[in-house]
Amino acid sequence: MLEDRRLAVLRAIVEDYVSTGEPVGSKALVERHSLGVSSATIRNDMAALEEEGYIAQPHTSAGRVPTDMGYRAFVDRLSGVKPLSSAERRAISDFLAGAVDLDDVMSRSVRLLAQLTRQVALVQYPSLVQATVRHIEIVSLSETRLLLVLIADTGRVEQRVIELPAPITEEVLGQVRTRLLSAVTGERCSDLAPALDRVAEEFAGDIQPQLVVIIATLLEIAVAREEQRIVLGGTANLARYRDSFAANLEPVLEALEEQVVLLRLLGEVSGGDGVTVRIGHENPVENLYGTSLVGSGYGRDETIVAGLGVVGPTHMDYPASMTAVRSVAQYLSRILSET
Amino acid sequence: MLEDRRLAVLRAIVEDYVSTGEPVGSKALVERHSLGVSSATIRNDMAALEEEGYIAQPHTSAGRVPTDMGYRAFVDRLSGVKPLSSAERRAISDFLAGAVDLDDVMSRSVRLLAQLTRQVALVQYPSLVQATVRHIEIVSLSETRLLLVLIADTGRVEQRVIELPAPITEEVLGQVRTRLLSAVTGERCSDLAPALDRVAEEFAGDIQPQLVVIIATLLEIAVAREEQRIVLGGTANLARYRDSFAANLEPVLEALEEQVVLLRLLGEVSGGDGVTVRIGHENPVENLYGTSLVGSGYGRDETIVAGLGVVGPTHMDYPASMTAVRSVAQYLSRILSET
DNA sequence: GACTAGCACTCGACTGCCGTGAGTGCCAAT
DNA sequence: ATTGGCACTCACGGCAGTCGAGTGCTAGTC
Repeated sequence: MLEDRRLAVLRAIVEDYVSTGEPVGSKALVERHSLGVSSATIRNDMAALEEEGYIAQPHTSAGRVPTDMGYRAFVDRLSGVKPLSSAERRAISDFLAGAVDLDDVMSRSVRLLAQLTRQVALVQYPSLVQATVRHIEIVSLSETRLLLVLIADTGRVEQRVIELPAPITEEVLGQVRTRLLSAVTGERCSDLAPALDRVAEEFAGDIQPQLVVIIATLLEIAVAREEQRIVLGGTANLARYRDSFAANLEPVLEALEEQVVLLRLLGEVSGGDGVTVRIGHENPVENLYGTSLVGSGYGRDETIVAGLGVVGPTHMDYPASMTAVRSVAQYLSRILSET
Repeated sequence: MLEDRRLAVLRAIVEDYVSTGEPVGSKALVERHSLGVSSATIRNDMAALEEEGYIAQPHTSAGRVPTDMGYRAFVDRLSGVKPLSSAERRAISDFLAGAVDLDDVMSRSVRLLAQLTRQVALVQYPSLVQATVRHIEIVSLSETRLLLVLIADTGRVEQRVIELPAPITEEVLGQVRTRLLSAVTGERCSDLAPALDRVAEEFAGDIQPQLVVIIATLLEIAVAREEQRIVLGGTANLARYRDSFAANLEPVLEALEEQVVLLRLLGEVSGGDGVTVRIGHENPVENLYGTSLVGSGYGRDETIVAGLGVVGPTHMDYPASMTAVRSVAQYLSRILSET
């Protein structure tokens, strides 16, 4: 009973603070929400909530503001799932439908997510781990320069130019190409090493050095480079806020420019299947202590291959962001699985 | 004589304003620069400069601030070229030296430029117009899906998945592939149309529809998609400014997210060979009226193939940005030509 | 025991007022 | 043409006073 109301109060505080951006007081609270009790009672509840660490006052005689812990409780126990409007549903499928290739799907998704949530959106390229090799291509650019191209069944294309330690003739290259192709096609990207090693053994000592480079590079672009790319969009949404959040965007923008940081952010998120929320100090990076991440994995045929999400101020609209993220993740999974 | 001093005054005003960020008055001016005359004289000059539109006062009894026109005069007639420090030179070549492929060169360049100028950096991918086709690859993904890959001699790789109107057998596809390859290899990307048309005519009516799609797509990725990608970096530098500029970054960030806008920005810049400066309202986009662009074309073997540059507030350090942009453009050209 | 009404208290935000000083424009003198 | 000097403007910072939203506490009510 009592507990129930306190949680309701917390919820009301979060909602009001998110929408107005200003500390919320007991009186305003009873006016805007029909809580059925007087402001004095609310004050008692608020004092208790503050005691427990869910809310805080910026200064005496000001309203209360949720703490990271308050938001955490809000998302964990309180936020009902906001259903998508049909307009939004249509927007999503329309938006993603016209994509012509993987790059297009990614950039469309990011735009869509940024637009739906009005936050910064992140979308990670599907990992090659679960993917299989559809084709590899070796093109000689000059006597000692090769272009290696690896095409996965996700539609993803990885390429790399390499410098050989010694020249290789077109003829030998042709043999190598054929042999590699048959060894590798259909294999999982993550399991290329044994197959490639076998090919290496087959060929004689003469071209061994060149072959080593080729194989090492193939492994690298198949495994090491996996899931390295993350597309970013909607940065301008950070500047929408007129409060103290927008006052120093520098650390946030800095963090968002570092692919490494983004990978760490999404890496931990793409494991589970539900929507993950990381609030304020729960983030792994100091620059992002003032922001929250709402993320989700997405996949292809029931396997999670990468992550996506949005980043915004801790006082963001969690329910809305969560539904948007989940929906886009679902649509994206569907599209990938159809390919 | 008189003219000379006025210009010197203008230069001093721009320099001081850029470094302090605050309106500069006559007295501070004579103190910081050895102009050899009294502040009263400077005041007269300043009145004249204001009359002519080079400077303005934010309000009565405040110092002067350069107008867009003032900056324009500054860059056109006043700014001496700042030589690079040897440390900077080394940073540039070190930074660009380790690149493994085109993507890497691009992303390194953007980081470098952002770091050198402490502004937002833009680097456009080399255009395919002047490039020639090194190789094309057609991979069948399913009965009616093909992956087309086009590899240019710049090392750039373009790809696209297409849906065929009707199935095509591996055998026929093999013929088509061979024929297309020989028709196209070595040709200029911009001149593919006639060669491709000839191939289209050779093949009989049966597979005509499929071929049309293939050829159309090839043309598209060779020509229409040319120079469409622009990499962006150093956005966090926009938030460094603590003045009114940082107060509303939203329009700027918005503009920088639109590839179309960036293309328009760099498009006009990459024509000439020197460094181009576009100040405030000279920009083609309203959102960027508060910013300036310092850009330059860069090329490969004397031909301009794309542009790069930096975007920052109008009160930026033009000489420094200009030298940095020019140097990076030169180094980049050299690297491209070596490939 | 839970809720409420009321009261005293706190303290940031806003206002009006002044003194200060940086900066200007103009004029007479060199 | 340049300069010294002077009167004027006006943003800015500090200070006092008021206002009001918000709080905590206590005594009273159901």
